[in-house]
Amino acid sequence: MCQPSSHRPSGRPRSTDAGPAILAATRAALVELGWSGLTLGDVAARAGVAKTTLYRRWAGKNELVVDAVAALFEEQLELPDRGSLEADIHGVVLCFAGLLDRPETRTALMAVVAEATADEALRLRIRAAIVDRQKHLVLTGRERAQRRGELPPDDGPADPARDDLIFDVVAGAVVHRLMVSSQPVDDVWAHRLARLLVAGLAGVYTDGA
Amino acid sequence: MCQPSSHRPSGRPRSTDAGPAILAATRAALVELGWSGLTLGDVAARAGVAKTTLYRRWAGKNELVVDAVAALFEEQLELPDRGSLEADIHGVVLCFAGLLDRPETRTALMAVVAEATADEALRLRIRAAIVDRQKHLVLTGRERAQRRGELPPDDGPADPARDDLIFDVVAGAVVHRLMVSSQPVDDVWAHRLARLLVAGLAGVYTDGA
Amino acid sequence: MCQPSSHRPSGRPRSTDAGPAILAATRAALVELGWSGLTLGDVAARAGVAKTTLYRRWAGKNELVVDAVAALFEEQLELPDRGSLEADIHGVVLCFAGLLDRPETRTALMAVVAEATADEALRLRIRAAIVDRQKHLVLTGRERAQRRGELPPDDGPADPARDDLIFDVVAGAVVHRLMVSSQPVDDVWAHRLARLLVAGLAGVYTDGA
Amino acid sequence: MCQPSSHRPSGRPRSTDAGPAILAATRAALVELGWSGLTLGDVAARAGVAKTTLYRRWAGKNELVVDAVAALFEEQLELPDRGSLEADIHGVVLCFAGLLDRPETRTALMAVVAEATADEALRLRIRAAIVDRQKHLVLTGRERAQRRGELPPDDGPADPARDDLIFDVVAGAVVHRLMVSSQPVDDVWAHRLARLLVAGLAGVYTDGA
DNA sequence: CCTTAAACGAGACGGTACGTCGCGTCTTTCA
DNA sequence: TGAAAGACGCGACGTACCGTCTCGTTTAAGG
Repeated sequence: MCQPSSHRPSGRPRSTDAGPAILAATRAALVELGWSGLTLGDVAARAGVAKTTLYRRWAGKNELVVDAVAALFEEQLELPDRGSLEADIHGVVLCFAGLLDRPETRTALMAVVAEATADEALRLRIRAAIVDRQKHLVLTGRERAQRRGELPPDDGPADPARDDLIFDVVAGAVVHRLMVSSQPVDDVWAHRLARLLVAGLAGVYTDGA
Repeated sequence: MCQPSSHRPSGRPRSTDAGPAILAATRAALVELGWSGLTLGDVAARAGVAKTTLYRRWAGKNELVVDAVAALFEEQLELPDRGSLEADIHGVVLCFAGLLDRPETRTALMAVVAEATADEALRLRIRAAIVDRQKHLVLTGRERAQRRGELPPDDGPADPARDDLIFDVVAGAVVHRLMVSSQPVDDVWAHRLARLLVAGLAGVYTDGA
Repeated sequence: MCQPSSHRPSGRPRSTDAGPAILAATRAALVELGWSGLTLGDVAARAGVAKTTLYRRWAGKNELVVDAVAALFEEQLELPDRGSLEADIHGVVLCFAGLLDRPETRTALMAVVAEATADEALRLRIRAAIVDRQKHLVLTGRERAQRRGELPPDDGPADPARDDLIFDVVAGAVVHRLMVSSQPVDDVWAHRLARLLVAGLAGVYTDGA
Repeated sequence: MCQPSSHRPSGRPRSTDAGPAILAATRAALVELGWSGLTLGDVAARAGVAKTTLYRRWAGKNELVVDAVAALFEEQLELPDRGSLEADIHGVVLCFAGLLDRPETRTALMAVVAEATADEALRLRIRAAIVDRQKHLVLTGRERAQRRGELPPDDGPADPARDDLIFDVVAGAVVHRLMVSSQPVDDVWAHRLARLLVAGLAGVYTDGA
């Protein structure tokens, strides 16, 4: 007697559902069609919403996608103790690569980063939502290695710039290999990266860089 | 031994001027209008070329921009001998960062990479036009360091995967710091990255990884 | 009983001005530029309308021109009572010839008919928009002549095929003389044609063909 | 002294096959694709000829098609004596309709007529090639009817304008019915037209119009 | 026999219009 | 009154043909 979805969707009660539905539709469309293939008309149709409603809440395509994608980066990666610095790095590299293997994450990250090249506010937002949120991985790993004696202890206050470097090197290498070089991040590669870093860190720390 | 495949270049040959003119026009338009404002019609007009000519040589906006930006990489990235492996790495890092400071490079590279997440052909083109063409930097730097004795010589054939790793680490770190972490690549950071890598490479090479 | 089919005129209704404005612009462009010079983009610009609007309402150049020209036929051809069947025919022949003297009518009609030789849908559109709408001229003239006693009354239901014949003979003779024979339709010729038809009709009707 | 213009037939002579092949290809393409669908590139491909060759010999699409089509109208219709004026008219109407049933004739005629609306020279050419060439049908039929006594003899010199009228009426009615009204010319219709004309002619001739 | 010169095939070129698509705005009707 | 539906102006898209222009390759005639 009642149609499952259509024929009576008219009226106002839609307004509470509309926001999340639109964001979900945006994510789905982004995965299927990519950034440039994504269409506001299509998003509206998927969300069962009129284009007008969409424009009432977001200024345009960019803003909508950024909002839709933000939630994906809320989750924190974890760093279980794998017994050695090298094993820890090896593990987190594979874990991060696994995250970027999911199409929605991959597309979303690059889309947002690309958009941010011309948007200072967005850039800050990315830093807060992604970078700062994952920095703890480096911190944890470094302190753990220092406790193990794999790295010398800090004599003074910790140097955050050093941790930042490690973060950019690890995350950057993974992203660059996957996105730009179009090569897989497999076990062998992760091992090599981990050994490179362990050796490099040892050399750097003894120098007191 | 002359042409590998098509020994019959029948018909009017392609204009030799058009290609470079189009790429230059693309870069100019990118600077002025940004990625989303870039129009193939506008590029054609700037290049003094018909839109059709442009489409005869490139499949679309993405492909064109990849090539246009690739040329920038080509002419911008060089590796003069700075006397030591560390100085070489330090130099190329700053040079690469300088390239990514230019708005057209930054915007174009990120936009194209973002688009490539859902486009295998584009991904391959990026690899061919940008990644593979810059690999020689790593090769040159590594061989130079081996001649200097900073790295041990290869006993067998060179391992390309090892060079690839270095490439992804260097380029990835720079890109990630600039684009994701939104931090500048300054002299200090470049020095630290260079020392990290030099130390790491020394450790890795003696291991025979 | 109101709308025959679509009882859901949801959404913004189509502009009431656009249609006539487009048709008028089409006629104007036809006069200035001729058939082959006519551009839908130009028509849209003249009508102060977007090209898309034009394509929302007509499938292409041919369909648009058929409708634009049909309106001319509509407003131009009338059949005032000139007192006798012969005078009526004579009048309508000159009137029709006058219509075909205007360059836009001549060019458009022939071009569209030529195009229709390979396009069934277009042929039907021509019939609906032009032929069927002008059939009433024959009907009116015939009934008037019957009331005058110039032609015998129908004893049964009217025979539409007979009216069709008259229509094709009159219109065809005028068009053929102007377009194929390249001879003017002047007063003398119109008189002769009218007399031929009046005599012929008298003969045919008494036979009961 | 021999060649009217080109005093030096030096160089490679024009291919003798190309011309006819192009014209044949044009006719074939015209039938398949219609006037507007016809493409010079396509014609060239069908004829196994380069587009250049085509443009060396014709100025453009219109000129080519007119030439290609001209040959189709060279053939003269015939008028066997069918025993009565009415039978003669009936026969020639069906014969003419049969001619216009062939797609190449139909398309060609209308294409050329359409093109001629803006081309005086072409109009004259049509008159010479088609109209004047077929007028003999009317002449023959009229004289035969006069010999039979179906029409009164001319007391003075024959009136060509009267014959022209008949020609335009017959040919025009057939063309109009087929092309504009989109109705078939069948036996019944041909009979009716013949009877209308016989009756009309009788009336007109006795008047001495 | 070997030049010479036009015509040839192939196909890239600068243009122009095409018909489509998506954007973001607007005007309706409906609940 | 807010939301659906959808037409609108705008502008870029990528394609198709146009008619022109090189190219390298035939193919005769004439030296």
